[in-house]
Amino acid sequence: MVEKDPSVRVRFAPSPTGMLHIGGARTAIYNWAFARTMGGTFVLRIEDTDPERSTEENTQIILRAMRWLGLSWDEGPEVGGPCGPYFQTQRTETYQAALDKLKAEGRVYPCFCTKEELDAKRAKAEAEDGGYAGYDGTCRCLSKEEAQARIDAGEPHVWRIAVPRDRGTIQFDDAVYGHMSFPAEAMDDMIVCRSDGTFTYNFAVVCDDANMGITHVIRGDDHLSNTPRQVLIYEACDFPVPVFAHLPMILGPDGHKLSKRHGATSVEEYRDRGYLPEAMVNFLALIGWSLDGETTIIPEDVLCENFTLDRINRKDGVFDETKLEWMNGVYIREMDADTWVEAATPWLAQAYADGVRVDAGVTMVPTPAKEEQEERARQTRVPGDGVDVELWQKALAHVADHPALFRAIFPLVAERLVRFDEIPAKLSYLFWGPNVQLDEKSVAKVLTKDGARADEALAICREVLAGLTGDWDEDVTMEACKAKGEAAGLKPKQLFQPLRVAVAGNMVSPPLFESIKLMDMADVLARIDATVSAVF
RNA sequence: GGCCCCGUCGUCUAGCGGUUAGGACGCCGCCCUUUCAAGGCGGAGGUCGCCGGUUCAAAUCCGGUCGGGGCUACCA
Repeated sequence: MVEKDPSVRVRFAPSPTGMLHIGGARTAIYNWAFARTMGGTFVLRIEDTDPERSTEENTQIILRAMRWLGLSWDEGPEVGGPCGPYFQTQRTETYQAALDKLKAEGRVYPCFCTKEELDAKRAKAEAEDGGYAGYDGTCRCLSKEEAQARIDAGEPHVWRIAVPRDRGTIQFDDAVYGHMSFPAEAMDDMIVCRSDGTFTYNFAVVCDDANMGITHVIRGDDHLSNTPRQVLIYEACDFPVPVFAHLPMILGPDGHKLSKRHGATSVEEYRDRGYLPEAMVNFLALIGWSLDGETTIIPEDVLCENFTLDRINRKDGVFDETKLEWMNGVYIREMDADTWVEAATPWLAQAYADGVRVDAGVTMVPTPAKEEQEERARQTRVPGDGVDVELWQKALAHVADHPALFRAIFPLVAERLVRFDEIPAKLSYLFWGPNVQLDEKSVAKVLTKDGARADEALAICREVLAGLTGDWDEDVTMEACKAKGEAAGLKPKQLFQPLRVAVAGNMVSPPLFESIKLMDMADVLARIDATVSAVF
């Protein structure tokens, strides 16, 4: 049992410049899980200071992704809180106030160097042997009077922190990386306020974190080198320095930083491909953190009772989708039928729409290559692109109107599903009505192969099925077929595989008799007849 | 160039001076079985990047080295 500390305040501070990235989601999860296990507060703050890239729409997308993952925040957009506002664009007064204080105390100075001058200096320094060592402090040497005169003259200027000359080595203890030490020479006087009067990221974050009473800053590894600069800002402002905990990065399968070319990188894309939020959270939590090195299935409540900073590791981790798929399957199998129908509704509707659209009679379709199948599943979008609106509405209504049917389907596919986007391909045969779509390879291997005796098998099964009345039992029926088949010298496999192909169109399908039970018997018989006449 | 970080089976990881280096995914085999799965059982994969040192004893401590990554903006 982890000891609680309700005074803990952490925050997740995304920039609304795009979707919620996998790496960002992991950072959010760690902050959230830490707040929950400590009994502290989880703050959500939107860093929308970049007007070029930040949009209201992106903010909504991120909030939606957070909610989908189940990462509820205690303070932030839409829920408010005592430290608001929670958008950086609405906090400029607080930055200005902090800057005014720094000016009054002489801890910042105006710098009139232009971007061009600085770029030139940097380029020159980099070309020489010593290399670039940061801003050279030209304007720091200006007299107060001269600086004021140039400001009064309207000369453009930024404000820079005057790092104390005798500051010495900058040190702090990172909860993940341990004791960190940076030589003072490596720190130049960073800009806190731009020439247009806006504030830089490093300054805004420090002010926000301090003003919001953040006790632990849990964020990506890429900020580690920025941290000493921020420590200097904390010190200049007389703010207490929080505990830092930097997280290792998440890499793509090729060992490089996860990016678009690795495929899906946003939480939404994974949602649309039929991953469960519970699985995403569990999986992401395990990249860079472990409960005990043994446990891999860690439900939300366990995570929120046991997440500690000291078990975060320092090594970058590769995002391995195969393991995510396995884990998603685990969570699917643990669902109950009702929850499943609700969560999978769009894909179930898709399955229905696909099934209904199948051509009348018997159609032969080529067997797709494995990659092609994968690709097709990935392209399945919700609500189905390319499906006409009317059919889509009808499909949704069908799902809504037949809850018992779809609940009954769950046990047939639960242990065969790894993602929901596999549902249409796996289940559309249930909705074919009297029509059949035959997979070429299955026909060749099961129906027309020499010595298969598929026609006999179908006749036997058809006879048994046709004789059924009322509420029949699948096991009894199956045994009845088996007995007749045995009498004719047909093994179970020889008997049932043809039936499977005739009914489901493929030699691979969910359980046969259980499927038939969910369909209209007249349709099933029609499929058998149509297949027989088309193939033999 | 400078500063900082990382390096245990293919992948996620446990390990914190003495373990046959443990677990999970994936892979292979067997069992179950009308298909595919799921499940059960078993197996192959690490000598802990490399070199040297400390020690009776090192994946675990120290030094060096190689490789990978981050930061070094009037971006966040």
